[in-house]
Amino acid sequence: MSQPRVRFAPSPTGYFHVGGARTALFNWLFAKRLGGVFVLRIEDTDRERSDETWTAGILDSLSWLGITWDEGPYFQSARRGLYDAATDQLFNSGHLYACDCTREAIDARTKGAATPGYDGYCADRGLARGPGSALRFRVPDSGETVVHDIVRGEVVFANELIEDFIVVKSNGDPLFVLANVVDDRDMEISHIIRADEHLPTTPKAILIWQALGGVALPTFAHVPVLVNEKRQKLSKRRDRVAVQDYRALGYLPEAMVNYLALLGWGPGDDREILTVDELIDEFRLEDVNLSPAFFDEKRLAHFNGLYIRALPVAEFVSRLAPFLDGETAPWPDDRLDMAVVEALAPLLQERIATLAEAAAMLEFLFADPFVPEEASVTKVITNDQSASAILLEAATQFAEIDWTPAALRSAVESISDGLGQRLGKTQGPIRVAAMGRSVGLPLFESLEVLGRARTLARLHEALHRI
RNA sequence: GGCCCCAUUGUCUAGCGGCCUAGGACACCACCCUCUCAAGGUGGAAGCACGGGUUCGAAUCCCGUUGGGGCUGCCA
Repeated sequence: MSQPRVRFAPSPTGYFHVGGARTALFNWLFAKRLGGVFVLRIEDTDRERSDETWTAGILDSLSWLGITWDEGPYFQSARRGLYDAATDQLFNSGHLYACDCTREAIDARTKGAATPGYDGYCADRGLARGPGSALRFRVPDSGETVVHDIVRGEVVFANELIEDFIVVKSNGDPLFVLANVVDDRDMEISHIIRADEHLPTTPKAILIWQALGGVALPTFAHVPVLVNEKRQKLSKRRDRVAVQDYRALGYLPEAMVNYLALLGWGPGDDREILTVDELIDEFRLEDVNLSPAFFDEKRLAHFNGLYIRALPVAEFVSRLAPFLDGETAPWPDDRLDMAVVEALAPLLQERIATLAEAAAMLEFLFADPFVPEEASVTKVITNDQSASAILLEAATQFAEIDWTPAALRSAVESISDGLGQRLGKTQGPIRVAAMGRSVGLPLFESLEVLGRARTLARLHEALHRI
Protein backbone atom coordinates (compact mmCIF):
# COMPACT_ATOMS: atom_id res chain seq x y z
CA MET A 1 0.00 0.00 0.00
CA SER A 2 1.29 3.43 -0.87
CA GLN A 3 1.33 6.03 1.84
CA PRO A 4 -2.20 6.13 3.25
CA ARG A 5 -3.95 9.35 4.14
CA VAL A 6 -6.49 9.30 6.92
CA ARG A 7 -8.46 12.02 8.55
CA PHE A 8 -10.16 12.67 11.83
CA ALA A 9 -13.13 14.95 11.25
CA PRO A 10 -14.94 15.97 14.43
CA SER A 11 -17.68 18.55 14.55
CA PRO A 12 -17.19 21.21 17.22
CA THR A 13 -20.67 20.99 18.67
CA GLY A 14 -19.90 19.86 22.18
CA TYR A 15 -17.07 18.80 24.39
CA PHE A 16 -14.66 16.23 23.03
CA HIS A 17 -15.51 12.84 24.46
CA VAL A 18 -13.63 9.60 24.79
CA GLY A 19 -15.45 8.03 21.85
CA GLY A 20 -14.05 10.66 19.52
CA ALA A 21 -10.65 10.23 21.08
CA ARG A 22 -10.80 6.50 20.40
CA THR A 23 -11.71 7.07 16.76
CA ALA A 24 -8.87 9.58 16.43
CA LEU A 25 -6.48 7.13 18.06
CA PHE A 26 -7.38 4.30 15.68
CA ASN A 27 -6.82 6.61 12.71
CA TRP A 28 -3.54 7.79 14.16
CA LEU A 29 -2.21 4.32 14.98
CA PHE A 30 -3.12 3.13 11.49
CA ALA A 31 -1.37 6.07 9.85
CA LYS A 32 1.71 5.85 12.05
CA ARG A 33 2.41 2.23 11.36
CA LEU A 34 2.20 2.68 7.61
CA GLY A 35 4.02 5.98 7.52
CA GLY A 36 0.84 7.69 6.42
CA VAL A 37 -0.57 11.15 6.88
CA PHE A 38 -3.09 12.06 9.58
CA VAL A 39 -5.27 14.99 8.61
CA LEU A 40 -7.31 16.92 11.14
CA ARG A 41 -10.44 18.53 9.78
CA ILE A 42 -12.99 20.45 11.78
CA GLU A 43 -16.46 19.92 10.34
CA ASP A 44 -18.16 23.15 11.30
CA THR A 45 -20.68 23.41 8.50
CA ASP A 46 -23.48 23.70 11.01
CA ARG A 47 -23.07 27.35 11.88
CA GLU A 48 -25.79 27.23 14.51
CA ARG A 49 -24.17 24.60 16.66
CA SER A 50 -20.47 25.00 16.02
CA ASP A 51 -18.35 26.99 18.40
CA GLU A 52 -14.68 27.90 18.61
CA THR A 53 -14.40 26.88 22.23
CA TRP A 54 -15.33 23.32 21.31
CA THR A 55 -12.67 23.37 18.59
CA ALA A 56 -10.09 24.51 21.10
CA GLY A 57 -11.11 21.65 23.36
CA ILE A 58 -10.65 19.12 20.57
CA LEU A 59 -7.19 20.40 19.65
CA ASP A 60 -6.16 20.58 23.27
CA SER A 61 -7.34 17.08 24.09
CA LEU A 62 -5.70 15.54 21.04
CA SER A 63 -2.43 17.22 21.89
CA TRP A 64 -2.65 16.04 25.45
CA LEU A 65 -3.12 12.46 24.27
CA GLY A 66 -0.16 12.78 21.94
CA ILE A 67 -2.31 12.32 18.84
CA THR A 68 -0.46 14.61 16.50
CA TRP A 69 -1.76 15.71 13.13
CA ASP A 70 0.35 16.06 10.02
CA GLU A 71 -2.03 18.38 8.20
CA GLY A 72 -4.62 20.85 9.35
CA PRO A 73 -6.62 21.66 11.19
CA TYR A 74 -8.70 22.48 8.16
CA PHE A 75 -12.02 24.17 8.73
CA GLN A 76 -14.97 23.44 6.51
CA SER A 77 -16.29 26.91 7.19
CA ALA A 78 -13.31 28.21 5.21
CA ARG A 79 -13.77 25.86 2.30
CA ARG A 80 -17.22 26.87 1.12
CA GLY A 81 -16.04 27.49 -2.44
CA LEU A 82 -15.24 23.82 -2.93
CA TYR A 83 -18.69 22.72 -1.86
CA ASP A 84 -20.34 25.30 -4.08
CA ALA A 85 -18.29 24.13 -7.05
CA ALA A 86 -19.20 20.51 -6.38
CA THR A 87 -22.84 21.52 -6.04
CA ASP A 88 -22.71 23.27 -9.43
CA GLN A 89 -21.16 20.26 -11.03
CA LEU A 90 -23.70 17.86 -9.58
CA PHE A 91 -26.62 20.10 -10.42
CA ASN A 92 -25.46 20.64 -13.98
CA SER A 93 -24.93 16.94 -14.48
CA GLY A 94 -28.44 16.26 -13.30
CA HIS A 95 -27.56 14.50 -10.06
CA LEU A 96 -29.19 17.22 -8.01
CA TYR A 97 -32.60 18.83 -8.19
CA ALA A 98 -34.21 21.67 -6.33
CA CYS A 99 -36.96 20.94 -3.84
CA ASP A 100 -39.24 23.33 -1.98
CA CYS A 101 -41.27 20.77 -0.07
CA THR A 102 -41.85 21.43 3.59
CA ARG A 103 -41.41 18.72 6.16
CA GLU A 104 -45.13 18.84 6.84
CA ALA A 105 -46.05 18.41 3.19
CA ILE A 106 -43.73 15.45 2.83
CA ASP A 107 -45.06 13.79 5.95
CA ALA A 108 -48.63 14.26 4.76
CA ARG A 109 -47.88 12.71 1.38
CA THR A 110 -45.76 9.81 2.56
CA LYS A 111 -47.88 8.65 5.46
CA GLY A 112 -48.15 4.90 5.07
CA ALA A 113 -46.04 4.81 1.93
CA ALA A 114 -44.26 1.61 0.92
CA THR A 115 -40.83 3.14 0.49
CA PRO A 116 -39.47 5.25 3.31
CA GLY A 117 -38.32 8.84 3.18
CA TYR A 118 -38.82 11.53 0.58
CA ASP A 119 -41.22 10.65 -2.20
CA GLY A 120 -39.43 12.37 -5.08
CA TYR A 121 -42.20 14.91 -5.54
CA CYS A 122 -39.84 17.56 -6.95
CA ALA A 123 -37.61 15.20 -8.89
CA ASP A 124 -39.06 16.13 -12.26
CA ARG A 125 -40.52 19.55 -11.55
CA GLY A 126 -37.42 21.24 -12.88
CA LEU A 127 -37.42 23.88 -10.15
CA ALA A 128 -34.73 26.53 -10.40
CA ARG A 129 -32.01 26.66 -7.76
CA GLY A 130 -32.21 29.49 -5.33
CA PRO A 131 -33.13 30.68 -1.87
CA GLY A 132 -36.05 28.80 -0.46
CA SER A 133 -35.33 25.51 -2.10
CA ALA A 134 -32.99 22.80 -0.96
CA LEU A 135 -31.04 20.56 -3.31
CA ARG A 136 -31.65 16.85 -3.27
CA PHE A 137 -29.51 14.06 -4.68
CA ARG A 138 -31.22 11.93 -7.30
CA VAL A 139 -30.72 8.38 -6.03
CA PRO A 140 -31.06 5.56 -8.58
CA ASP A 141 -34.33 3.64 -8.25
CA SER A 142 -32.71 0.29 -8.71
CA GLY A 143 -29.49 -1.50 -8.14
CA GLU A 144 -27.50 -1.53 -4.96
CA THR A 145 -24.66 0.31 -3.35
CA VAL A 146 -22.05 -1.77 -1.61
CA VAL A 147 -19.79 -0.57 1.16
CA HIS A 148 -16.51 -2.46 1.26
CA ASP A 149 -15.44 -2.23 4.86
CA ILE A 150 -12.23 -3.49 6.43
CA VAL A 151 -13.94 -4.13 9.74
CA ARG A 152 -17.36 -5.27 8.57
CA GLY A 153 -16.83 -6.82 5.20
CA GLU A 154 -19.36 -6.06 2.45
CA VAL A 155 -22.50 -4.25 3.48
CA VAL A 156 -25.15 -4.03 0.78
CA PHE A 157 -27.80 -1.32 0.53
CA ALA A 158 -30.68 -1.42 -1.96
CA ASN A 159 -30.83 1.91 -3.79
CA GLU A 160 -34.61 1.93 -3.88
CA LEU A 161 -34.63 2.20 -0.11
CA ILE A 162 -32.36 5.24 -0.10
CA GLU A 163 -34.37 8.44 -0.35
CA ASP A 164 -33.41 11.45 -2.43
CA PHE A 165 -31.54 13.10 0.39
CA ILE A 166 -30.77 16.78 0.80
CA VAL A 167 -27.17 17.85 0.22
CA VAL A 168 -27.60 21.63 0.28
CA LYS A 169 -29.89 23.51 2.62
CA SER A 170 -32.35 26.07 1.29
CA ASN A 171 -30.09 28.79 2.66
CA GLY A 172 -27.28 27.49 0.48
CA ASP A 173 -25.23 25.82 3.21
CA PRO A 174 -23.82 22.41 2.32
CA LEU A 175 -24.75 19.50 4.53
CA PHE A 176 -22.40 17.04 6.19
CA VAL A 177 -22.80 14.30 3.61
CA LEU A 178 -21.70 16.62 0.78
CA ALA A 179 -18.97 18.60 2.50
CA ASN A 180 -17.56 15.43 3.96
CA VAL A 181 -17.24 13.75 0.57
CA VAL A 182 -15.91 16.82 -1.20
CA ASP A 183 -13.21 17.23 1.44
CA ASP A 184 -12.25 13.59 1.51
CA ARG A 185 -11.78 13.74 -2.25
CA ASP A 186 -9.92 17.02 -2.17
CA MET A 187 -7.65 15.88 0.64
CA GLU A 188 -7.04 12.59 -1.13
CA ILE A 189 -8.14 10.54 1.85
CA SER A 190 -7.41 6.88 1.21
CA HIS A 191 -8.95 5.33 4.32
CA ILE A 192 -12.03 6.55 6.11
CA ILE A 193 -11.89 5.19 9.64
CA ARG A 194 -14.88 6.36 11.62
CA ALA A 195 -17.52 5.26 14.07
CA ASP A 196 -20.12 2.69 13.18
CA GLU A 197 -22.93 5.20 13.44
CA HIS A 198 -21.93 6.50 10.00
CA LEU A 199 -22.39 3.18 8.24
CA PRO A 200 -26.03 3.79 7.23
CA THR A 201 -25.12 7.05 5.50
CA THR A 202 -22.07 5.67 3.77
CA PRO A 203 -23.96 4.54 0.64
CA LYS A 204 -25.07 8.16 0.22
CA ALA A 205 -21.46 9.28 0.41
CA ILE A 206 -20.48 6.66 -2.13
CA LEU A 207 -23.26 7.78 -4.51
CA ILE A 208 -22.06 11.38 -4.32
CA TRP A 209 -18.46 10.31 -4.70
CA GLN A 210 -19.25 8.36 -7.85
CA ALA A 211 -21.43 11.14 -9.25
CA LEU A 212 -18.54 13.56 -8.87
CA GLY A 213 -16.37 11.04 -10.70
CA GLY A 214 -12.69 10.91 -11.39
CA VAL A 215 -11.43 9.82 -7.98
CA ALA A 216 -11.32 6.22 -6.80
CA LEU A 217 -13.39 5.40 -3.75
CA PRO A 218 -11.57 5.31 -0.43
CA THR A 219 -11.44 2.24 1.76
CA PHE A 220 -13.87 2.30 4.65
CA ALA A 221 -13.48 0.98 8.18
CA HIS A 222 -16.39 1.43 10.55
CA VAL A 223 -15.31 0.81 14.10
CA PRO A 224 -17.80 0.02 16.86
CA VAL A 225 -19.12 2.90 18.92
CA LEU A 226 -18.43 3.37 22.61
CA VAL A 227 -21.50 3.05 24.81
CA ASN A 228 -22.61 4.04 28.29
CA GLU A 229 -23.77 1.69 31.04
CA LYS A 230 -27.16 1.47 29.35
CA ARG A 231 -25.40 0.44 26.16
CA GLN A 232 -26.39 3.55 24.29
CA LYS A 233 -23.99 5.41 22.07
CA LEU A 234 -21.95 7.88 24.09
CA SER A 235 -23.55 11.28 23.81
CA LYS A 236 -22.00 14.67 24.36
CA ARG A 237 -25.08 15.89 26.13
CA ARG A 238 -26.04 12.89 28.18
CA ASP A 239 -22.81 11.24 29.23
CA ARG A 240 -20.15 12.91 31.32
CA VAL A 241 -17.11 11.57 29.49
CA ALA A 242 -15.15 14.60 28.32
CA VAL A 243 -11.47 13.93 27.70
CA GLN A 244 -10.67 17.19 29.46
CA ASP A 245 -12.47 16.03 32.59
CA TYR A 246 -10.29 12.97 32.79
CA ARG A 247 -7.26 15.14 32.34
CA ALA A 248 -8.43 17.38 35.17
CA LEU A 249 -8.91 14.38 37.42
CA GLY A 250 -5.32 13.36 36.95
CA TYR A 251 -5.50 10.55 34.48
CA LEU A 252 -2.23 10.17 32.60
CA PRO A 253 -2.50 10.51 28.81
CA GLU A 254 -0.48 7.33 28.27
CA ALA A 255 -2.90 5.39 30.47
CA MET A 256 -5.86 6.83 28.59
CA VAL A 257 -4.31 5.96 25.23
CA ASN A 258 -3.52 2.43 26.36
CA TYR A 259 -7.03 1.92 27.72
CA LEU A 260 -8.72 3.43 24.67
CA ALA A 261 -6.70 1.25 22.31
CA LEU A 262 -8.04 -1.82 24.10
CA LEU A 263 -11.63 -0.79 23.56
CA GLY A 264 -12.51 -2.73 20.46
CA TRP A 265 -9.07 -4.06 19.78
CA GLY A 266 -6.51 -6.30 21.45
CA PRO A 267 -3.00 -7.47 20.63
CA GLY A 268 -4.21 -11.04 20.31
CA ASP A 269 -2.62 -12.32 23.49
CA ASP A 270 -2.89 -11.59 27.20
CA ARG A 271 -0.90 -8.37 27.24
CA GLU A 272 -2.79 -5.31 28.35
CA ILE A 273 -0.11 -2.76 29.07
CA LEU A 274 1.39 -1.63 25.79
CA THR A 275 3.55 1.33 24.95
CA VAL A 276 2.53 3.69 22.19
CA ASP A 277 5.24 2.22 19.99
CA GLU A 278 3.89 -1.26 20.56
CA LEU A 279 0.39 -0.07 19.75
CA ILE A 280 1.58 1.54 16.54
CA ASP A 281 3.44 -1.60 15.64
CA GLU A 282 0.67 -4.06 16.34
CA PHE A 283 -2.60 -2.26 15.68
CA ARG A 284 -4.54 -3.71 12.75
CA LEU A 285 -7.93 -2.57 11.52
CA GLU A 286 -8.60 -6.16 10.47
CA ASP A 287 -8.50 -7.14 14.14
CA VAL A 288 -10.92 -4.51 15.37
CA ASN A 289 -14.00 -5.96 17.10
CA LEU A 290 -17.47 -5.68 15.73
CA SER A 291 -19.43 -4.99 18.88
CA PRO A 292 -19.86 -1.80 20.91
CA ALA A 293 -17.71 -1.40 24.01
CA PHE A 294 -18.63 0.09 27.35
CA PHE A 295 -16.31 2.80 28.59
CA ASP A 296 -15.52 1.50 32.07
CA GLU A 297 -14.01 4.12 34.36
CA LYS A 298 -13.10 1.51 36.96
CA ARG A 299 -10.89 -0.24 34.50
CA LEU A 300 -9.44 3.05 33.29
CA ALA A 301 -8.60 3.90 36.91
CA HIS A 302 -6.87 0.57 37.29
CA PHE A 303 -4.75 1.27 34.22
CA ASN A 304 -4.00 4.73 35.52
CA GLY A 305 -2.85 3.37 38.87
CA LEU A 306 -0.52 1.00 37.06
CA TYR A 307 0.94 3.85 35.04
CA ILE A 308 1.30 6.10 38.07
CA ARG A 309 3.17 3.44 40.00
CA ALA A 310 5.44 2.77 37.04
CA LEU A 311 6.55 6.39 36.89
CA PRO A 312 10.05 7.24 38.19
CA VAL A 313 9.59 9.18 41.42
CA ALA A 314 10.91 12.46 40.04
CA GLU A 315 8.62 12.18 37.05
CA PHE A 316 5.69 11.38 39.29
CA VAL A 317 6.38 14.47 41.38
CA SER A 318 6.53 16.76 38.39
CA ARG A 319 3.31 15.32 36.97
CA LEU A 320 1.68 15.71 40.35
CA ALA A 321 2.72 19.31 40.94
CA PRO A 322 -0.08 20.94 38.92
CA PHE A 323 -2.63 19.07 40.99
CA LEU A 324 -1.32 20.49 44.27
CA ASP A 325 -1.19 24.06 43.11
CA GLY A 326 -3.70 26.74 42.29
CA GLU A 327 -7.35 27.10 43.08
CA THR A 328 -8.11 23.40 43.28
CA ALA A 329 -5.64 22.85 46.12
CA PRO A 330 -7.23 22.59 49.58
CA TRP A 331 -4.62 24.87 51.13
CA PRO A 332 -3.28 28.41 50.72
CA ASP A 333 -0.88 28.85 47.80
CA ASP A 334 2.17 29.66 49.87
CA ARG A 335 1.91 26.60 52.09
CA LEU A 336 2.85 23.98 49.50
CA ASP A 337 6.36 22.60 49.91
CA MET A 338 7.36 20.31 47.06
CA ALA A 339 10.40 19.03 48.96
CA VAL A 340 8.02 17.54 51.48
CA VAL A 341 5.87 16.09 48.73
CA GLU A 342 8.93 14.52 47.22
CA ALA A 343 9.84 12.87 50.51
CA LEU A 344 6.48 11.12 50.62
CA ALA A 345 6.10 10.57 46.89
CA PRO A 346 6.88 6.84 46.78
CA LEU A 347 4.27 6.16 49.44
CA LEU A 348 1.80 8.36 47.63
CA GLN A 349 2.39 6.69 44.30
CA GLU A 350 1.20 3.38 45.64
CA ARG A 351 -2.00 4.78 47.01
CA ILE A 352 -3.61 6.84 44.32
CA ALA A 353 -5.30 5.89 41.08
CA THR A 354 -5.56 9.47 39.84
CA LEU A 355 -3.29 12.42 40.53
CA ALA A 356 -6.13 14.50 41.95
CA GLU A 357 -6.45 12.03 44.83
CA ALA A 358 -3.08 13.10 46.21
CA ALA A 359 -4.26 16.41 47.67
CA ALA A 360 -6.48 14.76 50.26
CA MET A 361 -3.55 12.65 51.44
CA LEU A 362 -1.25 15.64 51.79
CA GLU A 363 -3.73 17.99 53.36
CA PHE A 364 -2.43 17.35 56.88
CA LEU A 365 0.89 18.87 55.87
CA PHE A 366 -0.26 22.07 54.22
CA ALA A 367 -3.75 22.88 55.43
CA ASP A 368 -3.99 26.12 57.36
CA PRO A 369 -5.70 25.98 59.71
CA PHE A 370 -5.42 22.25 60.32
CA VAL A 371 -8.82 20.79 61.18
CA PRO A 372 -9.16 17.04 61.81
CA GLU A 373 -12.11 15.30 60.24
CA GLU A 374 -14.98 15.42 62.73
CA ALA A 375 -16.29 11.92 62.15
CA SER A 376 -12.85 10.38 62.59
CA VAL A 377 -12.22 12.30 65.79
CA THR A 378 -15.50 11.12 67.24
CA LYS A 379 -14.93 7.53 66.28
CA VAL A 380 -11.27 7.04 67.09
CA ILE A 381 -10.65 9.59 69.85
CA THR A 382 -13.80 10.77 71.61
CA ASN A 383 -15.48 7.38 71.70
CA ASP A 384 -12.38 5.35 72.48
CA GLN A 385 -11.57 4.73 76.15
CA SER A 386 -7.85 4.29 75.64
CA ALA A 387 -7.40 7.28 73.34
CA SER A 388 -6.40 9.81 75.95
CA ALA A 389 -3.85 7.50 77.52
CA ILE A 390 -2.37 6.78 74.10
CA LEU A 391 -2.19 10.43 73.13
CA LEU A 392 -0.69 11.43 76.47
CA GLU A 393 1.93 8.73 76.39
CA ALA A 394 2.74 9.47 72.75
CA ALA A 395 3.12 13.16 73.49
CA THR A 396 5.50 12.35 76.32
CA GLN A 397 7.65 9.90 74.38
CA PHE A 398 7.61 11.89 71.14
CA ALA A 399 9.13 14.83 72.97
CA GLU A 400 12.33 12.92 73.60
CA ILE A 401 12.96 10.25 70.96
CA ASP A 402 14.94 10.56 67.74
CA TRP A 403 12.63 11.94 65.06
CA THR A 404 12.83 9.01 62.71
CA PRO A 405 10.19 6.58 61.45
CA ALA A 406 11.94 3.70 63.24
CA ALA A 407 12.06 5.50 66.59
CA LEU A 408 8.47 6.70 66.22
CA ARG A 409 7.41 3.19 65.50
CA SER A 410 9.11 1.65 68.48
CA ALA A 411 7.65 4.34 70.70
CA VAL A 412 4.13 3.56 69.56
CA GLU A 413 4.88 -0.15 69.79
CA SER A 414 5.83 0.24 73.40
CA ILE A 415 2.54 2.01 74.10
CA SER A 416 0.79 -0.78 72.25
CA ASP A 417 2.53 -3.46 74.30
CA GLY A 418 1.65 -1.67 77.52
CA LEU A 419 -1.99 -1.68 76.50
CA GLY A 420 -1.84 -5.22 75.20
CA GLN A 421 -3.36 -4.31 71.87
CA ARG A 422 -2.38 -4.35 68.24
CA LEU A 423 -0.20 -1.61 66.80
CA GLY A 424 -2.88 -1.03 64.20
CA LYS A 425 -5.32 0.00 66.88
CA THR A 426 -2.93 2.08 68.90
CA GLN A 427 -1.85 4.22 65.99
CA GLY A 428 -5.45 5.23 65.32
CA PRO A 429 -5.84 8.13 67.76
CA ILE A 430 -2.37 9.43 66.91
CA ARG A 431 -3.12 9.30 63.22
CA VAL A 432 -6.36 11.19 63.54
CA ALA A 433 -4.86 13.77 65.92
CA ALA A 434 -1.84 14.45 63.72
CA MET A 435 -3.13 13.70 60.22
CA GLY A 436 -6.81 14.44 60.57
CA ARG A 437 -8.13 11.24 59.02
CA SER A 438 -8.32 7.58 59.93
CA VAL A 439 -6.92 6.52 56.58
CA GLY A 440 -3.99 7.86 54.63
CA LEU A 441 -0.26 7.62 54.21
CA PRO A 442 1.77 5.46 56.62
CA LEU A 443 1.89 7.19 60.02
CA PHE A 444 5.55 7.18 60.96
CA GLU A 445 6.91 8.48 57.69
CA SER A 446 4.21 11.11 57.70
CA LEU A 447 5.04 12.29 61.23
CA GLU A 448 8.69 12.49 60.29
CA VAL A 449 7.98 15.08 57.62
CA LEU A 450 5.30 16.80 59.68
CA GLY A 451 7.98 17.49 62.25
CA ARG A 452 8.17 17.14 65.99
CA ALA A 453 6.79 20.56 66.88
CA ARG A 454 3.63 20.32 64.82
CA THR A 455 3.05 16.71 65.83
CA LEU A 456 3.27 17.49 69.52
CA ALA A 457 1.04 20.53 69.15
CA ARG A 458 -1.61 18.44 67.44
CA LEU A 459 -1.45 15.68 70.05
CA HIS A 460 -1.94 18.23 72.81
CA GLU A 461 -4.72 19.91 70.90
CA ALA A 462 -6.52 16.56 70.65
CA LEU A 463 -6.02 15.94 74.37
CA HIS A 464 -7.61 19.28 75.14
CA ARG A 465 -10.64 18.35 73.14
CA ILE A 466 -11.32 15.20 75.10
C1' G B 1 -42.52 0.91 11.27
C1' G B 2 -38.26 0.46 7.45
C1' C B 3 -33.02 -0.26 6.58
C1' C B 4 -28.36 -1.56 8.72
C1' C B 5 -25.06 -3.38 12.54
C1' C B 6 -24.04 -6.44 16.72
C1' A B 7 -24.30 -10.97 20.24
C1' U B 8 -18.03 -15.29 24.87
C1' U B 9 -18.83 -14.20 32.72
C1' G B 10 -21.58 -7.62 35.52
C1' U B 11 -17.43 -5.12 32.23
C1' C B 12 -13.09 -5.08 28.50
C1' U B 13 -11.35 -9.08 25.84
C1' A B 14 -8.48 -14.10 23.92
C1' G B 15 -10.65 -17.70 20.76
C1' C B 16 -10.71 -17.20 13.73
C1' G B 17 -13.42 -26.19 13.28
C1' G B 18 -10.28 -30.45 17.15
C1' C B 19 -4.88 -27.30 21.58
C1' C B 20 -11.63 -25.14 25.32
C1' U B 21 -13.72 -29.60 31.42
C1' A B 22 -13.35 -21.55 27.26
C1' G B 23 -7.58 -18.16 28.77
C1' G B 24 -6.28 -13.00 30.70
C1' A B 25 -7.86 -8.38 32.99
C1' C B 26 -11.37 -4.87 35.75
C1' A B 27 -15.03 -5.11 39.39
C1' C B 28 -16.75 -8.50 43.41
C1' C B 29 -15.80 -12.23 47.60
C1' A B 30 -12.25 -14.93 50.88
C1' C B 31 -7.47 -15.57 52.76
C1' C B 32 -2.21 -14.01 53.17
C1' C B 33 0.98 -9.78 53.91
C1' U B 34 0.37 -5.44 56.94
C1' C B 35 0.96 0.73 61.62
C1' U B 36 -4.49 2.76 58.75
C1' C B 37 -5.42 2.79 53.61
C1' A B 38 -3.42 1.08 49.48
C1' A B 39 -0.12 -1.89 46.65
C1' G B 40 1.24 -7.02 46.19
C1' G B 41 0.27 -12.49 46.58
C1' U B 42 -3.07 -16.86 46.64
C1' G B 43 -7.82 -18.74 45.84
C1' G B 44 -13.18 -18.27 44.57
C1' A B 45 -17.91 -17.16 42.29
C1' A B 46 -19.27 -15.68 37.27
C1' G B 47 -19.77 -16.65 30.29
C1' C B 48 -20.10 -19.17 24.65
C1' A B 49 -28.44 -15.68 24.22
C1' C B 50 -31.91 -19.61 22.15
C1' G B 51 -33.34 -23.14 18.22
C1' G B 52 -32.19 -25.62 13.90
C1' G B 53 -28.63 -27.19 10.46
C1' U B 54 -23.35 -28.35 8.11
C1' U B 55 -19.36 -31.60 10.04
C1' C B 56 -16.33 -37.43 12.49
C1' G B 57 -16.09 -32.89 15.54
C1' A B 58 -18.81 -25.95 16.51
C1' A B 59 -17.87 -20.78 21.12
C1' U B 60 -15.83 -20.91 16.14
C1' C B 61 -19.39 -21.99 9.57
C1' C B 62 -24.84 -21.36 7.68
C1' C B 63 -30.16 -20.20 8.64
C1' G B 64 -33.88 -18.63 11.89
C1' U B 65 -35.57 -16.62 16.62
C1' U B 66 -34.79 -13.46 20.58
C1' G B 67 -32.29 -9.42 22.58
C1' G B 68 -29.43 -4.86 22.18
C1' G B 69 -27.80 -0.78 19.28
C1' G B 70 -27.39 2.71 15.10
C1' C B 71 -29.65 5.37 11.11
C1' U B 72 -34.24 6.98 9.40
C1' G B 73 -32.96 15.76 10.37
C1' C B 74 -32.77 21.60 5.46
C1' C B 75 -27.48 17.71 12.73
C1' A B 76 -22.77 15.49 12.30
